[in-house]
Amino acid sequence: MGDEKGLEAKAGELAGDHSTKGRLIEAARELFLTQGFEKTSVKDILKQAGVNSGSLYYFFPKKEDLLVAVLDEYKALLWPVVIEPAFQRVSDPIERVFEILKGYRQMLEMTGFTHGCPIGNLALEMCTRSDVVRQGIADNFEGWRLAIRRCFEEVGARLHDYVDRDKLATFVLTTMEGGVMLARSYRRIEPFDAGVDMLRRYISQLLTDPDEGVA
Amino acid sequence: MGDEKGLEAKAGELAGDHSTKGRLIEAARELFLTQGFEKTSVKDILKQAGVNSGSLYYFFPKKEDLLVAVLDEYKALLWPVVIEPAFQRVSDPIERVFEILKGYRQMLEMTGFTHGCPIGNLALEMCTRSDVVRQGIADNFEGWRLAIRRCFEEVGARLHDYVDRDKLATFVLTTMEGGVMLARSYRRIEPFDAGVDMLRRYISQLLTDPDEGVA
DNA sequence: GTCTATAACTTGATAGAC
DNA sequence: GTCTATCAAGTTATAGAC
Repeated sequence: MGDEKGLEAKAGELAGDHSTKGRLIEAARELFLTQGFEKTSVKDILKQAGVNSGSLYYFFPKKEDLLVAVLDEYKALLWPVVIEPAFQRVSDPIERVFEILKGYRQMLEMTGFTHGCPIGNLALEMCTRSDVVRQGIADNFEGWRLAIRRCFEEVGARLHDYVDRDKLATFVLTTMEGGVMLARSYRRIEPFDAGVDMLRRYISQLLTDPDEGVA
Repeated sequence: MGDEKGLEAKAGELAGDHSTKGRLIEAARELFLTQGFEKTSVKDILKQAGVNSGSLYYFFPKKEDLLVAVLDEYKALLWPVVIEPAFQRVSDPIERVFEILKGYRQMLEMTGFTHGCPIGNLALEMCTRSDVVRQGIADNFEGWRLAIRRCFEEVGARLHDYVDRDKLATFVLTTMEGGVMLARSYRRIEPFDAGVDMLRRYISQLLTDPDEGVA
């Protein structure tokens, strides 16, 4: 094991350059995650970061610029915090996919359904705002999706030839995001588990060896 | 056909009791849908409804009470606006599920990806607020999910016995919500279509007749 | 039930000294 | 780069006449 610190703690650690700018991004990241962009005031961020107004606006002329920086940080954190630890715990490519999903399940349970996917949270709130923000969100999804796609590409002939690896990766992402949304809304893990369970059954039907991967 | 007015127009029409209270709910509904709850100011709602501050606070002491009313309205509109029209166009229970999904696809395309699922929009922004709001969101999801489940129950022996109809309905909802989120973020319909396509393949594999439903 | 006026406060952002 | 002080506008919500 050795990686059971939780995504949040790890993210805070890895992101933690203790510069003013770094502290601002980290504070904004946490607050946007728990409260959303609109609900979080600049004053909240200032207080949490222990920084004064003048410094914030020196680095980030607009509140939205801070959001762009947060999205960039998430993108940079994706592999070290989400992907690599999961890949280190599990080596089978298909199980790696489910190990990543397990990470989000743990986040839901550990936070009592207050934290889901940080990007999903921002996606619906902010994707109709400026196009840089929308692009930052899409970039994050794309990074996640490509990591999953790589897993499906690595399995080679274990998946039937006709299986579109790219579309399957997209499907995993939609299942995860939809599952997180429902779990948070119901405050129950069952909707998330139902999605993952169906996904597992579906994928096991796409395998060339009919005996493999049946639960 | 005969129902090609678009969800928004129809909703406005059906919801349209022209009372002050009704106009407030309708204005709030539209603005929460396009801008979210926090971004929408009470002043915005007042202006759109053509109502004065005193009247709003006579009916809805808090802004959040208006959101609860909006969620109740969505719940009341679900069958007449979303479910019934789809059921009227298509009679096969399984195709009815995909007809409902098609409705959301149309909404995405017609609005240039600005409108997705109204409930999903509010879910991630508001589900950590008051518990009445969260419950209103969960109730809406539950209504949708049960309509889908009913379809899967009606097919009887066409689906294998071992298929858990309830979980499958949840899976359809997660696929829809995840697909809407990605489509809006990428501003492309492909992620939504990928999800629906995978769902269709999966369900066709759960059918007892192997020749049925293959694309 | 509806009107106007406004209270009480918070918002994002700036100015200018250091 | 960082500080304090502050602006102008916007926020939710209320008071009291009609």
